Amino acid sequence: MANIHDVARVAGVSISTVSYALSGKRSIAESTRRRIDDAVLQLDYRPNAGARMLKGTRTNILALSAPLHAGTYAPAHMTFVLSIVTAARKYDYDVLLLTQDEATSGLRRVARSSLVDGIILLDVSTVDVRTDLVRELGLPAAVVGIPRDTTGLTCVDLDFEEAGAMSIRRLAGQGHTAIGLLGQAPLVYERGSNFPARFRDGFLAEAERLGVTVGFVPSDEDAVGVRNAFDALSASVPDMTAVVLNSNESVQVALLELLRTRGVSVPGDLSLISACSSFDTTHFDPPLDVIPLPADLSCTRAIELTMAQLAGDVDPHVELIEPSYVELGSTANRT
Amino acid sequence: MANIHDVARVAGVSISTVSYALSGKRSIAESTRRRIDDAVLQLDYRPNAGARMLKGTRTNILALSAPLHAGTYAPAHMTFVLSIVTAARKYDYDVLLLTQDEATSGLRRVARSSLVDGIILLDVSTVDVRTDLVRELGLPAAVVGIPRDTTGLTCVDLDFEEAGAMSIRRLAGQGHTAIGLLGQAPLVYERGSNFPARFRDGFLAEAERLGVTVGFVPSDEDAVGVRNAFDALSASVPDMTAVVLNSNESVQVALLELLRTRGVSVPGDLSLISACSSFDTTHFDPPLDVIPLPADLSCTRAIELTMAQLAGDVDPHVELIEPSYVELGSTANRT
DNA sequence: GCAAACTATCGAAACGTTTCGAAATCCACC
DNA sequence: GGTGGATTTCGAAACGTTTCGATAGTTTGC
Repeated sequence: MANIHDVARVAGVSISTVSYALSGKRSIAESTRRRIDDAVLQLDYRPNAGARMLKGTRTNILALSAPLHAGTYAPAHMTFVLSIVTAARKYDYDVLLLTQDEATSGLRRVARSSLVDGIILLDVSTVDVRTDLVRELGLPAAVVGIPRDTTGLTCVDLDFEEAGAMSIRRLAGQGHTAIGLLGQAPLVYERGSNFPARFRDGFLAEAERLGVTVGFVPSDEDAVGVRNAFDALSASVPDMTAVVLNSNESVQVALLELLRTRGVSVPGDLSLISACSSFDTTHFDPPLDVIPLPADLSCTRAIELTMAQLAGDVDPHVELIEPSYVELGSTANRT
Repeated sequence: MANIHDVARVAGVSISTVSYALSGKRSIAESTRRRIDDAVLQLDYRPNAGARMLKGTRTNILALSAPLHAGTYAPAHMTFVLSIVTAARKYDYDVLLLTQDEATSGLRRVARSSLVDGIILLDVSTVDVRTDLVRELGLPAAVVGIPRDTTGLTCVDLDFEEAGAMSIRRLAGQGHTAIGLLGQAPLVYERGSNFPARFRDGFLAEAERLGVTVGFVPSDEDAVGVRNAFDALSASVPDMTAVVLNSNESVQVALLELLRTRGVSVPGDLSLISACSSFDTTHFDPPLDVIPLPADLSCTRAIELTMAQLAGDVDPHVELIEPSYVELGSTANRT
């Protein structure tokens, strides 16, 4: 494989000139630069990554810690991973994927061996060993999600509490006074995954503030689980006229199917909001109003913040992304 | 960060002794080794990855090209990615994730800069530019999936044709003579994703051989699509008594739901086989007989073959993994 | 008791960059 | 024509390993 010496020889200059021409850190005569560019092209030269990592202070690699817990919704998870990789590439960074057991131990390994310049943590739970590790390692890092203790951490996430409140405000504004919240699988809440809890808390707090009657029931993914959850919800909220769905795609599909068989019309009999969903609700029948979970925004911001830390001009802090509301006709004024 | 010089100083030996003690490539006195181990522990020393890559011939990093096409079933995809990472770690390899546009261009970039020792290609289609790139780059590589032209390539995959044949044999052996195949989304076949086609071909060929009447219909994922597909299948196969499902989880769930509403009992009225499924069918109602798609087997083997190529003792070839049949009571003898 | 054969350790080169400081070249100006 | 200041280029050190060849020190064989 061609190295910088080859390029220098072909271009008839010294290696330092080649290096400066490629990095642009010193001015190079136009004619020289052209000869170097030609040589690079001709030899299909690409700087050796190892040498670069060794000498330079940057490896241009980020570690992505992405464990896949039981109960994690794979498509959403995948979307986040993809968004991270895509965002990182914008800064010429590659992503080293650490999963499962390696999500923690691998973090220490790659950090201590100076393989990576920074760390991205996905799917953090309320209390997460990885956050301690990040603090200990002292590398630039961004956490997608908000753990309980955020000291010294840079965190980004959708403002789930605000999203919960937003869904209540929307429905209350339409005159609904009995609103249900169909949540994730019970397992998800037990595990300490924090965003469903944050959503629920925002939902309940705003309901209390506005004096709206609400109920909350977690739901399993299969059709039976959804039916049971919905019936439990109906029972706990008398005369329920609206339901907020903070659950994954299959639950929402199953619920729509259930309502259809029962002849419940949306939004005629029941108003529905799909909250914090990473999937497309426009092709549902009917399409559901949605407060999107913008994986790309969170991930782009996480990468930006990591890059800013690398440049040294940002202090640890928490950034919440403002939720938005997309109207698709699945809610109606209470008549 | 501590380097090998620090370890040498603390242990009171030269750096080459430290290196040999750690690599085990030359014998080291027991007492010296102990002192070195102590120093390593005390300093929490880990060899600098860049220096290692530069000097050694190995980077201990693999590139994983995992594009996510429209229509790709995310959970299955995720399972493969996870399996690759897990298998790679067994050989002390880390995985660099290349997705989307970078799945191809990034491959060249990381290979030419000697960032990776080898390449894993996921989700290859019948004709895939990435296979040409792999041939060009000449790095050790393994392809999960079987492209049309396999010359010079090392490929691993489930024997989908045999799986198709196996499903026919099972049902024919139970006396079924009119069997339907409910396939993936039409898009998947059009894109040239090859495993669904291979399954279908094996299915059709064996049916022909055994003189069984069959029909094939692709199916969209939503409830309506599944209903339409099933009805089309029923229409094209008169007196159909068995259906093979080579589709993703939501289609299978939707079909079971459909059959339930229609009062069709499984396997009483209709025998069902879930073919090449990466998900768990035991919690379905009823549980479905399954020919599993063993992501871990394919991926483990892909990694093994890449490692063998690194060691220089294997020639490019295709390996098909024998399918297995798991009986869970969703098929019955035709009465 | 001495050469031969090990064993344990060391020194130094090499891997391919980046970057600092200095040298060389050029131009303008007095 | 010499001085000063830019501009462009070069040489060499450094990054942290691995590994080759060499050197002590220790056995072994006769």
